Formats: sequence, C-alpha cells, structure tokens
Amino acid sequence: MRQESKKKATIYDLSVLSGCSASTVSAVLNGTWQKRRIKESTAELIRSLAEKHQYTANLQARGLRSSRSGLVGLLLPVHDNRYFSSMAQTFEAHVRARGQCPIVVSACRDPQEERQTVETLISYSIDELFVAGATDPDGVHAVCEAAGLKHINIDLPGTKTHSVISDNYEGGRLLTKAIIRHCEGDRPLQPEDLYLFGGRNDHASRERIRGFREVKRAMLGADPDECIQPTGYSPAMTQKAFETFYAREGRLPRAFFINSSINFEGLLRFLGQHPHETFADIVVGCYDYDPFGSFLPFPVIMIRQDVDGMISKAFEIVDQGRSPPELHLIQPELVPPRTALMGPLDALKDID
Amino acid sequence: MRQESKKKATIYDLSVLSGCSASTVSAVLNGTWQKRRIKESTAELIRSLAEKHQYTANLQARGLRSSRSGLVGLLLPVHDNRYFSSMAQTFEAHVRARGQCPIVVSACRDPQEERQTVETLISYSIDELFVAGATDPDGVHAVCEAAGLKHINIDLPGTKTHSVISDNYEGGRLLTKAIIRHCEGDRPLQPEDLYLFGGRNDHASRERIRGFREVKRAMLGADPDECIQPTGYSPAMTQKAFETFYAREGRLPRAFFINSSINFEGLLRFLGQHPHETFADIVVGCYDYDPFGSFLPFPVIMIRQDVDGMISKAFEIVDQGRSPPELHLIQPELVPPRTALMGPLDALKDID
DNA sequence: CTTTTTTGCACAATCGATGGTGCAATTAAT
DNA sequence: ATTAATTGCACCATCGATTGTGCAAAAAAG
Repeated sequence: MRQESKKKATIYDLSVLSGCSASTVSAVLNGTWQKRRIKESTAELIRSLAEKHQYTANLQARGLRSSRSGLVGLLLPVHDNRYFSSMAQTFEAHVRARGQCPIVVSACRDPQEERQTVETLISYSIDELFVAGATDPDGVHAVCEAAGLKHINIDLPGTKTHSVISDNYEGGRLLTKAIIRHCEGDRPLQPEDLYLFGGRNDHASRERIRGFREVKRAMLGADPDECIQPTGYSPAMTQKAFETFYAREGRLPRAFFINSSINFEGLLRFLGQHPHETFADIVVGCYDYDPFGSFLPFPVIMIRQDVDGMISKAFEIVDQGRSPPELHLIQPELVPPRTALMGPLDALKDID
Repeated sequence: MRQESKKKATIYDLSVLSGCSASTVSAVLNGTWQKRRIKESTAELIRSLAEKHQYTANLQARGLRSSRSGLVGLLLPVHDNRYFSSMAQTFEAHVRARGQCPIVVSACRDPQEERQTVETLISYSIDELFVAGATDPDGVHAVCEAAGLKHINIDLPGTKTHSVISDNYEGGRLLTKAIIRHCEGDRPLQPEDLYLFGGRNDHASRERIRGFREVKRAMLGADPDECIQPTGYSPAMTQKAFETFYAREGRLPRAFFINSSINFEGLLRFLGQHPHETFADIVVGCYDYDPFGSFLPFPVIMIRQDVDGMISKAFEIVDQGRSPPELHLIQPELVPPRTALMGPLDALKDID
C-alpha cells in the first residue's frame, strides 16, 4: 500500500492520487491556491492526501525555482563562547518566529574563510545573512553584493552596509569608571595600576580602548601607553602577556580591563599556574558577560552586550530594505560582580 | 561587458562563452571530466572562463538533481552553553575538513521541535545528521529513517541507531569519588552532607546518578533518596531547589554534585542572592567543564566530556554505513579545581 | 437562448545542474 | 584502404517545485 516510506512523496504523486494537475497540488500546498481559484473541496482533498502520505515539499526544488531558500544565515567568528553562542540562540529564535530556517556557521576570524563560507551559503540561495564579528566585513560585503544578497553587520561594523554594534566607546567608559570606582576604598589607584589586555586592531577594540584611555586620563590624571596590551583574540597570547608582566613585576596589575571573555580565559590559564596569593586583591573588568566569570574569587565587573537588542534591530533594518549604510549603536549593560543574569535559555520551557 | 555581476553565471553562460555544451561545462567543473573524456585543453578553457566570470555552482540545483546537498547537520538542544558550543565548534572543523558544509541548529529540548527541525533539514536534502542531546532520539530516528537519512546520536543515546556518548556512569563515579576525597581533610562527610542537583529522567542523568549513588554508598555507607534532586535542565528550577534547601537548613549541603553547567548556573543565581559566608566551605562537582566555573571561590571539580573523541567516533561510524545499533562509550576526564584547559579555539590561528 | 463573466483548473516552460546514451571524427589495427 | 577502436563531445531527460497563460465549463447578465 504505502510505498514503504522509501522515497518521499512529491506533488506528482499527489497529482496522480488526487486526479489534479501538479500545478494545482503545488498551489494548494504552498498557500497560493486562493489566488489561483482552486475550489475549497479540491484543496481539502489534496491537503488530506498530503497529510496521509506525509508529503513535505522539497525545499531545494522550491529554492531552485524561486531562487529563495527560506534559509537565513548567521556568520560567527566562533561558537565556543558565551557571547556568540547566546547570539546564535537569540538569532535562531527570531528566525524561527519568522517561519524561516536559521543556519549558523563560524569562520574562525579568518577573512578568507569568511568569504568562502559566505560563497557557499550563497550557493544555497540563502535569503539573508547576518555577519557577526567579521574580521573583514567589507570583504564579505563584496561577496554578498555581487550575489544581490541582503546582509547586515553585527558586533563589528563595515563601511558598505548597515552595522548594528554595541556602543563600545560608552561601554568602555562605563566599565573603566566602574573599575576605578571599585578600587576607591583602597589606596588611591595610580595610572600604572590600571591595565588593559586583549583585543586587536578592530573597531570594537579601538573604541573600547579609546573609552578606557579617556576615562583613565580624566580620573587618574594620566594614561601611559604601556598599560595597553592588545594581545589579539586568543587565550594563549593573553596568558603570555600576563606571564610577561608577572615575570617583570612579580605581581599582576592592581586592576585591569580585559577586552573579551576569550582574553579572560588567558587570565584563567595564568591563574591556573600560580598560587592564590598572586591575585588576592586584583579588580577585573571584562568586556563580555559570562555568568561563571562573574563569581570568581576577585571582583569581576562585566559588560553584557544587548544581544537581543542587536539582533532585533538588525532584523528591523534588514526588513526595511536598502538605504545608505549607517552605524547603529546599542547600549550595553554594566554587570556588577557576583551577578547571575537571565539569558536566552530562560525563554525555553523545561519540560520533563 | 560583464553582466554587472547582477546575476550569477551558470553553466549555460559558460556553455555559450566556450562554445561547448552545458554538460561538458558541468563535467569540467564538477571534476568528472576525465571520466567523460573531455580534452585537457577544453577543460582548461572552461576553467579559465569559470574563473573569469566568478562561476560558482548553484548547490540547490546540484542537490536537486543528485538528491544530495553537501550539507551535514548537527542538531543541538541549545547553543548557549560551553559544552554544546564547543561541540558545534569541533563539529564544524570536522565537516569542513571533509569538504562539506556544516549546519548547526538547536531544538530547545522540545521533542516536537526536534522532529520538525529535522524534517526541515531533510527537505534540504542534508546528507547526514548528528543528533546531539536529543530529548527524543527515537522520534528523530523515525523521521530520519523514513527519509533514508544517515544519522547518529551523540551525548544522549537512542535505541534505534548508533549512539556515541560519554561514559556517564564512570564519569559519575569519578566525580563523586573526587568530591568525597576532596572533603577528607575536614571532619568526615556524612551521607546527608552530599547532594546531587539537576538533570532529569534521561539516560545521562540516570547513569550519573547511578554512579553517584553507588560510590556514595560504598564510601559513605549510605545513600538516602532525599539527597537526589533532579530539577530538570533549567537554571531557574535548580536555583529554586537550592533556595528550598537553604530555607529549610539555613545553609547549603557541604558538598554536591551538579548535573550540568546549566544547572550550575542555578547555583550562581542562588549565590547572587546570598552573602559570601553562605558558601564559604562548600565543595562542588559539576558534570561539565567550563573554564570560568573552575576558578570559583570554592573548590569546583569538573568533568570534561571528550567532545572531540565523541565527534570523531561518530564520523567514523557514520562513514562505515549501517550496522546494528550499538552504544559507544567515550571516557570523560576529571578536571581538578582551578584548571584552564585548552579548547577547540586553540586550534585557530590568531592573525592580526 | 445568446453573450459575457467568472470559476476552476490543466499545460508547459523554467530554475541550474547531472549523467546516460549516441554519434561523428580521429586514430589504430588489419 | 577498410574495418575496428578510441576519443571528444552534444543531446536530452530528469530532479521537484513555481508560475504565466489559456481554455472549457458553469454562472450571470442581457
């Protein structure tokens, strides 16, 4: 009777079964049947057959014909990080809510990989692309542009299309102020007591550093260059920077600003190699939020970027269609030490 | 001259430009040209034209024709978590190495969502599916089976196809022993001093609990039921369990085993509501590894599951083709407190 | 009972690639 | 110089949907 469920049913199968033409079946099943003046009873018949035979449309075929796929892409630098993984989580929810299929890929902060990955996505005719934290957003833009693909930058801005990013300058100021204030109980903080580690020469790092230096100069009176240590985005390099400092000074700086949770992991590696006393009284600010990071044995002030705000804004802009590129700043949030915030997972129901 | 890069070049465009037939172009560009005895010079010509016009194959068309897509799916419960996001990271690297395109989606631990998501992936003719931590692996299996899709379970086993999972029983024993040993310096641990929080009625939780209870009974002499508190996989519920205990006892248990980092976040929320003293001398074991979690102000012993081992094994099995379902256990690793391990991100080069 | 309008649907081209088949031109064998 | 074998490629059906167009039957208008 039923075809062993081996091959999937197609509109042609249903066409035969129902005695209607394939185009009628197609129209009924994709919702355009009213426009095509298909009788309600015919539609009903076809729908029931589709149900019975577990018909599901072949989306590649549909995509080929209509040159749209229903896929929406998110390009991340990396998955393994709370900031980007919560972005993926939020992104998925938004895309699902629009009835499309989210597809999340990472490109390892490699410009070449970024472009190639996007090429691949384009080959699948994805409908829109969200480019998060790209190392070379304009390179990605060129690829998208050539294919007429709607896209938008998140987290790191490009110059060729809209970008929705965290207000890194304000966030940097906010965090720096909070660090300095947190130290006020102790003996006054000297300029060379406050360092910044991590980040590279990207827009986010530059802005954060700008905010950091400005606040530092204003509040501590000076802002020596050697206190800025951009180590790239790798735990290993960051660790090395701490080790170097420690080898020279025999201690860590009293307070420091860490550019991202990935760099923060470099600090952890350092800590793992040294006894507790080494960091008995440091104060750390981290431009990223990680719930576990917030409860470490020294004060950790964090910045949580408004991921949901950024993603929402990005969808808004993408939906509006083309317009001259703008930079949209989303305010981040300061998170005091020992704070466990809710996240995208809290939206999920936990069934049992 | 060049068509404004508006529409992408197709084999037909190249066919006209080269004076060859479309099938020849196709053969040259997909690598089957030798089999078709295309002249080297013809191939060369076509390749150069393809390059010049930036030809890239339309993968939907190819997929439609060949009913394969080059896509390999990973179905996760959630993204926003170090365990699963590192799995995504590792998975991507493996898939890329095979020249396919990874696509990672999450289904929120909802059986219905799981099946539907898989249906969607199938509609795109994905070639293989890795089902990680599914709430209803056998439900997913049925869907895959009906579509003839190769798939494999990871992290949580099903009964209908191969499963590669962490050895939760051994891991549970390992962790429980380590917790108890860690408490040995203090006054002897009583059975009611050691609790377990988190998890639900899934295979992983059951095995871990089994290991926990066995070791506890063996080492502490008893294993009262009330020390087992499966709270589901949500921070909120876990927090509630801690609050309840605390309201009743005025303190936390001396030591406890937390079933996953997600449940651990419930502890963080609890901690955020209470002063430091409340947890001055607790000992925590967590069945998951999170680098930040490892450095909290109380001893945290963690289990790191061998994600790379699991993914590698899974690929091996998928490649072998069908055989009667088996359960493959991968040994997890015990991580002592204050340990920052390397992760998948360390494989990335950090360019600047 | 015509003529017009509306209803309901079938036909066929198309999206871009793949792969089986067949055939002319070239080369080798006899 | 024939015949046989090989080379090199073109032709065409096909994958499963979408969509513009056309036309017969039914209903409404005159």
